[in-house]
Amino acid sequence: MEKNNLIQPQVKDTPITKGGSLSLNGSRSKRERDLEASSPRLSAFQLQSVTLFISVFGVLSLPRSIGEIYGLLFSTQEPLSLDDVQARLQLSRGSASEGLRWLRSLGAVNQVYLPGVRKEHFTAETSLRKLASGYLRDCIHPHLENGPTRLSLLESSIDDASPTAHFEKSRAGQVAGWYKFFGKVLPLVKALAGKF
Amino acid sequence: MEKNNLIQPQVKDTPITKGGSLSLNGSRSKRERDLEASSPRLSAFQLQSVTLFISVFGVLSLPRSIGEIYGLLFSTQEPLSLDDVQARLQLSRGSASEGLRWLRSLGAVNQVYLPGVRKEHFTAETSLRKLASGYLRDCIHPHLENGPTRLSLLESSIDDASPTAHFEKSRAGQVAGWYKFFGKVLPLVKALAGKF
DNA sequence: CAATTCATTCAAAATATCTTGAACATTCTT
DNA sequence: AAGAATGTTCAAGATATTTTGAATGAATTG
Repeated sequence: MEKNNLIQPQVKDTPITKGGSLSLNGSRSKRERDLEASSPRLSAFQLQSVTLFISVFGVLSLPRSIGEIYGLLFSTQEPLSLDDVQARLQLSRGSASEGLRWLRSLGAVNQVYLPGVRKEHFTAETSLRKLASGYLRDCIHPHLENGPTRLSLLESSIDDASPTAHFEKSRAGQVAGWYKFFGKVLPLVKALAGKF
Repeated sequence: MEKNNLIQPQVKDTPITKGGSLSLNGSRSKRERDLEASSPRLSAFQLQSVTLFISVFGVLSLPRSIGEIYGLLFSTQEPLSLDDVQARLQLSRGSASEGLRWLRSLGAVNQVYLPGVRKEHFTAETSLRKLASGYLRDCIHPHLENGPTRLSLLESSIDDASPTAHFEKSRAGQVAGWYKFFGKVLPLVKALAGKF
């Protein structure tokens, strides 16, 4: 989450060149496998792209490595293999593999088959519609699906005899409305994303 | 973030009674100051509410304590003091104070002045419009404001002489479009939230 | 089918984040 | 102004998440 050590939860996004902390307290610590160090491996454009996506994915509290991988693929025209990704970002094999797998299953990277090449190669998916719907499908909908269950647990915990029953029912109704809201808005957002 | 140990990032939300892990890997570990233990302090309704909001706030990767506090206030009719919150949820003073402060500055809890009472008391804000706009204001907009800067850094890292310049410019254009999208959609979401 | 190449897994190590509680600050009360 | 009540801060400790890399498995080649 985003931090602030002031009264307002005003976010300090990174000073604009490093991945920002998402923590509630403003402690400025962070992994330090330096992006700069990969300068020779990465073009200026790739470096900026990686930096940008570390930050973007960071807003969703996704791991830095995932932002790095997407940023690299986004800024690279030719498809890259797992080894390419690992070497250019100086990631461990495991991180590269898991990050790539996560992005793939979300639909954020595409697998490209190159004739006569054994290794799998990947490119970034850039359709906002696909990115958004993958994220919603994998990360948001599963929670919404639990909604009805949770709601009924909430409702059935109300004791009609209690003096607070009326209040509690109104709160349960509020929660029901919120779920409805999300049920309507998310598809709308998805549809709008299709126009970009 | 949400995890999956399968090919699909299919989320395991909590088995419907505990706060869910947000981690990329499915390890089922978690803090264990048990909600059950606060049963005598919390009504069934409050318990369900706290559970619900731990999960909801968890989607946004917010700390458990924040979900607990909001859930308690949401399910309690009368205003509660810092001490009330701390005692009923068995939180440390620090957590209760910081969590409450965060919620307050977001606009998710309201301060209530009770005549003749010294301690500050709080109730939950339940207007979706206010909740959404507070979250957007404090957690999302700060990132979007960095957009133009990041975008221009990205653009100025393109070497016009390079053979990849054309590709890179098109990618930069894409990013610009995404920022526009969010600039349009977020206000729309906020407006729609007003109807709930 | 042995050797090679490539990808995945997962337990341990490294990091990051959250919580705690005691010290400090502030505001009230008398 | 001293004392009491309330609220905040922050460094250290507790937890949780991410990364690493060596072991494993699966596919391909010669």
